[in-house]
Amino acid sequence: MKVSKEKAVENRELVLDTAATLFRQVGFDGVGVSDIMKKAGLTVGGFYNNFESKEDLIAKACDKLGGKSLKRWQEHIDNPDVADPLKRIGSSYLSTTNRDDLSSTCIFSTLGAEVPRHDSAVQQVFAQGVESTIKLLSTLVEGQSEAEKRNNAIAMFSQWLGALILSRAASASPISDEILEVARKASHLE
Amino acid sequence: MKVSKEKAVENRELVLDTAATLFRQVGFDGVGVSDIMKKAGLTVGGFYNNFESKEDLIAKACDKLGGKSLKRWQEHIDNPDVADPLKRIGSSYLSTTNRDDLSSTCIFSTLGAEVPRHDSAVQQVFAQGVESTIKLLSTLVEGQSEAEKRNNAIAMFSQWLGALILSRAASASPISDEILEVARKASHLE
DNA sequence: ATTATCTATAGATCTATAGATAATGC
DNA sequence: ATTATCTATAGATCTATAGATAATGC
Repeated sequence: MKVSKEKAVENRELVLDTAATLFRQVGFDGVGVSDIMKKAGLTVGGFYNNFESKEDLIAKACDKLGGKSLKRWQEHIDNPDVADPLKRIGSSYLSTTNRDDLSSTCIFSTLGAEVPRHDSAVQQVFAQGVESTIKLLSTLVEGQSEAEKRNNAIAMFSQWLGALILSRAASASPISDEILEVARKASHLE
Repeated sequence: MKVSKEKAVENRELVLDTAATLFRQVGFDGVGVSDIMKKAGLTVGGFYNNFESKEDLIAKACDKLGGKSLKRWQEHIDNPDVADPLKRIGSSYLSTTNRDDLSSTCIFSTLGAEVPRHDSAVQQVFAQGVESTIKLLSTLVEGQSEAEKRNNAIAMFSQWLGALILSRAASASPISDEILEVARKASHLE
């Protein structure tokens, strides 16, 4: 039953990744600790040796996911084969694929609205995630000064996020596709 | 124990309004049928004579709330004392008050992200709500044609919604206020 | 010997239902 | 007599814990 220290760390990371996927699909309240552990190939019993509480898992899973998402964006920026990283990032963000597949989407789009209902550790993680996201996008947008770039990044990302959520809320109607299209055009992505 | 037909209708509406408030504060999964009924001054037992299920309540409470919100916006438009209805609506939407008080906020901002996890009746209600909101805002924004006005309304409301959610997700940081300010300026509301 | 994970379960809470109660309205 | 609402509860599910188990690592 006991596993190597190496394997134990690996299991813990797997629980974090599994939780991050499930939370995005069904919300923090939509899945139990037991189901998360089962999906990771483990059982409930081991959970509370690795995490203080479900709330602690939420904070840590979101922290890890936020870091991974930013890293993926940064890879597009650092990749010399990607001519226009902003276009690459934005058109992917505002795609119907990103709207329809919750399992790998932006954390703010599925879980951002739940943040105010959670404890300060979770709120800190999200606040840092927002700040880091804006910092990264500030390096990609146009603007005469650093301040103007930051403002443009905030304005642009707000629009992306709102469009994604609105298009999901309206997915039963043709307006859903229309919203994504308008947002892509507004950021000059197509 | 029995009440008049008039009072019964009144009770039912009170349950819808109570649910709409609680759902916005704690999410659909954050409050039980029992607590909603108690907050409305009733008990669980009577619930299932009025609603098929909790999911049915969600659809009906959101439908009623959506109608009320649009009506309030329309009243500003129809009020001759309100010189610039768009400014009035937008600056209220992007205020710190609206960010901090979930109980009376825009339904898309607190519950929009949960829509894909609910049944088709709920999805229909939200899809109609989005369409109606865009139609109303289309009458207020600038644009050379109907199509351009519609696009501008979609782009603007997406930005409002995203800014509100992002500012809530970052409420532990100074960037929270900054986001609302940037969004107000972007829509020329201050 | 230590410890990562397992099985089993306590206690709380949630949706939904059954049957009782008492006020309305024919 | 009808019926809107009440009390009580069944059955499922969720967070968290206790104690057992068996593989690691000194």
